[in-house]
Amino acid sequence: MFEAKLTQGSLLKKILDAIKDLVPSANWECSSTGVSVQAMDSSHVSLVSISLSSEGFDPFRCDRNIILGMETASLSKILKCASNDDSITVRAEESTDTVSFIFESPNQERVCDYNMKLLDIDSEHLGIPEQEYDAVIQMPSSEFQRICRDLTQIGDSVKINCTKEGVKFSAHGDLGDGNILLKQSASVDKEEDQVSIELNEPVELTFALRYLNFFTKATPLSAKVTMSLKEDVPLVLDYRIGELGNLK
Amino acid sequence: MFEAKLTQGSLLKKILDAIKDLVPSANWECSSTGVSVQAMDSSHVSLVSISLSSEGFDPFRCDRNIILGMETASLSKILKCASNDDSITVRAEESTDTVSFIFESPNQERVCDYNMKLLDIDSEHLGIPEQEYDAVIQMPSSEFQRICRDLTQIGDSVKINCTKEGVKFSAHGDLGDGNILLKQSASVDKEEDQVSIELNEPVELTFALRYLNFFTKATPLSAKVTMSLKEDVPLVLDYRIGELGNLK
DNA sequence: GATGAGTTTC
DNA sequence: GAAACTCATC
Repeated sequence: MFEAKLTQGSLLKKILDAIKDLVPSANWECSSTGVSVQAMDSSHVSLVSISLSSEGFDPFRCDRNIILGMETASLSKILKCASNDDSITVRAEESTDTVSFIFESPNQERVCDYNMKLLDIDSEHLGIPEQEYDAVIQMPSSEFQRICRDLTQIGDSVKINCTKEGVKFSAHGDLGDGNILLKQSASVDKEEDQVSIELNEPVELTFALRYLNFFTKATPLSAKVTMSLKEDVPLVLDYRIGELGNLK
Repeated sequence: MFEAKLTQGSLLKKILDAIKDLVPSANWECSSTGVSVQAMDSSHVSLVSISLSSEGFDPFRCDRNIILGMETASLSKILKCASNDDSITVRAEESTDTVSFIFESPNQERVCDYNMKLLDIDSEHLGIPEQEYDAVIQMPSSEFQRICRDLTQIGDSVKINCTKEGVKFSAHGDLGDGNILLKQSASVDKEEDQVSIELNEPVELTFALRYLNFFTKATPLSAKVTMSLKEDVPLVLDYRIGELGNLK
């Protein structure tokens, strides 16, 4: 028996909004420590990795490790049926082919339950390796979203150049070119508005804005995003989901 | 070398929002006194005239008269990349084929620069002649926008009839007709809410609402609009852009 | 609270 | 391409 209740159900809704355009289906691996997902997009260009700690749920019960293979579009459709202030309980029996979602309004007056068929997905079980990066940049997630959206007006890809002075985002295309320089902030009133850079090595890397714009769909999950860069290694964007976990 | 910094960059963004549906491309003529644009819409029905005084910029430097021919759609795209509270600096070297736009956030933490290719546009260099009008009406720009939008529901053109009592806007069409009478206001609390009429001669003229609705895209630039009318002469709408200049 | 622009969905 | 929804602004 697996059962996990998330008081703030809107978080799960936002997680699905963040990944539904990228990941067609995914295995949700449930263990006593929590829930995690690793899935590639359909073009195998990017990897989505979600980890949610058991401590973010109450109650959380996982008698035995269980893998819930789900169609992302279907899950997203079902979660659209939850109100933002509903709690969401996910429940699955041992060796079942369905999973249940229970949405409860704060005053308990409305209880919805949806049952979805599970899939058998063979996954390669990739993960994002823990490693040293040349540059780790923290910035407001809305700022990063804005940069990607703006540079999409100019070109298809963005060159990210990080030095200790700041990060420069550059694009070029038919109408000309655009460069956005973000300086490391000295001291800002709001911590979440801060731009901070940990630099081992200056880096200059180029990425497709198409994918970055997919990734920034996670912006509502967190006011901040952490971007890790390293030569010949995929870029990592890390959105912290409160105390619950994170989405990379 | 031409360089002009506009602290309130949102003004330039609004100017482009106002003209981008009307003017496909335009020459921006820069001289020591400021920047001006005269351009006809693609159907040669209307003329857009912008004049921005050098005194509205700080700094403003124009060593030699220079003409910057720009695609309006491209310029608009680039200006969409500026935040409303950014300052905008326009810079062009002598005999160059590109122009640079620098957007700086108020705290200087983000600096964007965009470079756009210039065009060689042969323009007829028309202007709006200075002349006496039969009627000069000042009214809230939002009110005029609303009138044009509402009457578009009724018909394709509006008859504007101005006497010393007031202005009457009339349209008719399949579903019936509509008339909006605006009386000259005696005294209003807010000066910008005032309707005032300077009348030499009562006039009655008809205009295509399609174009008036293009013109009212300039509404965000100014709370007031001045409409000048004269028999056999094009209508003029004048939107004052603060101390910077105006758009007609 | 209302309006408009942008984004997304059908 | 039209309509609905969301977000931001007034």
